[in-house]
Amino acid sequence: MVDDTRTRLVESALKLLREEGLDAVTLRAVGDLTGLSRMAPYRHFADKTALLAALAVHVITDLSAHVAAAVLARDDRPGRLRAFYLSYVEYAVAHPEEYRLVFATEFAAGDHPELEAAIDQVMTALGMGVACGGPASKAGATALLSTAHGLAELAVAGRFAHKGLSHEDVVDALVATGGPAAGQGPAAC
Amino acid sequence: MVDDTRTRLVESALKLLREEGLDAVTLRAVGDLTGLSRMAPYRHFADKTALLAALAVHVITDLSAHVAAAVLARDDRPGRLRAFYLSYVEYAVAHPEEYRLVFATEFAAGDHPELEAAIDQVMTALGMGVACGGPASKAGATALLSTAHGLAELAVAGRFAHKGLSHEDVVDALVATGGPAAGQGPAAC
DNA sequence: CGTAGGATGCTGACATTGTCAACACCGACC
DNA sequence: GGTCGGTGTTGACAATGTCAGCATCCTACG
Repeated sequence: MVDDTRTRLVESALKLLREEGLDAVTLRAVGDLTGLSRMAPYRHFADKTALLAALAVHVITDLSAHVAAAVLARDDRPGRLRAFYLSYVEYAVAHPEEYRLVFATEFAAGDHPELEAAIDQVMTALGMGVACGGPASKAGATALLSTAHGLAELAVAGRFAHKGLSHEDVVDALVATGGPAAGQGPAAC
Repeated sequence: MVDDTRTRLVESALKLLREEGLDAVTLRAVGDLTGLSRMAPYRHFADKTALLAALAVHVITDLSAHVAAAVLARDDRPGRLRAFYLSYVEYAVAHPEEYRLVFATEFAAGDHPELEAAIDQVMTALGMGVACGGPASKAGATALLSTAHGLAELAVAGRFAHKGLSHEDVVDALVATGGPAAGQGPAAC
């Protein structure tokens, strides 16, 4: 209620992103779908990328919840590792446009602290969850998310299917050889 | 000499990409820099993304040579693995705009077979090189490049530095736990 | 009560960019 | 010599992000 219009704008943008892709998220389209004009978003966001950043926060929170649920459903460490990679990639493939937005080039710099914070939180939370609460190092958790991100991007780009591989094939190849953070923490948890 | 103008167009685009970033690679700018008009590229490429795809092939070939040189300089498997990740990430960080272009969203679909082929070749060649000529599976090589790509993207986006980590920190965390394809092939090569 | 001011929203205008059409040149070949 | 395909050019257009300027309305303060 504090900022109703802002929420409605983000929801319109999310709907456009899901149903028509990132290219369809124009300020005019967002305004139309919200029943406002093209310049309305400027009263709530500095510019278009600020709106997209808010959208990205929404998406990564959803992604995080999806992955966390899959990971916590397992209580053995190898199972968690595999569940982590698989659920992460599956989310990205199921919502390709949304996933791409989160790591879009617009957000590379130090702007958009909210998105930075959201990504950081996901990295550490998921990293620790996969390590079964063990002492996952910051570098280890980062390596874990880097790997998942690489898998997700190539999967979304269709480079696995293009070579006759499924996501599971690649994830299994990764997990079979240990993978990041595999050797850390207690054996059971 | 067969297609001089085409080569000059790609070189102009590459120069713009390197010196002013991807956003500066407009058809008008490419035409100007080549001493031609804005529509000249259309006589040699179907559209703008076709020009960018040719550019991407150029970049990934260069990246591949850089990484291959670093990997082949080592003759122990762990050293090769580390050299692979580090040289890959370093190239991406040194040439961020070029690296991003290669995996840009425009090329996700099955279009641009030349780029697809170039990427496939890099994936298999580097995967086998790291595995010391051993029987690296297709899935294993793909997992290897996925991981490197994830590291490179997050490094380019500044997400390592943002957490006070260097590329080496994350790569070491990855290599220490084995990493993809670490357990394959003979011990020495 | 009345008015000043900020928040919110709108239309007009503009520069940039990719692209389609239509036209010009030029060398090769019958 | 005339035709034609390859190459290159200018004109025009639609889409888009964004800047200015104006309208509206709610709130707070005199």
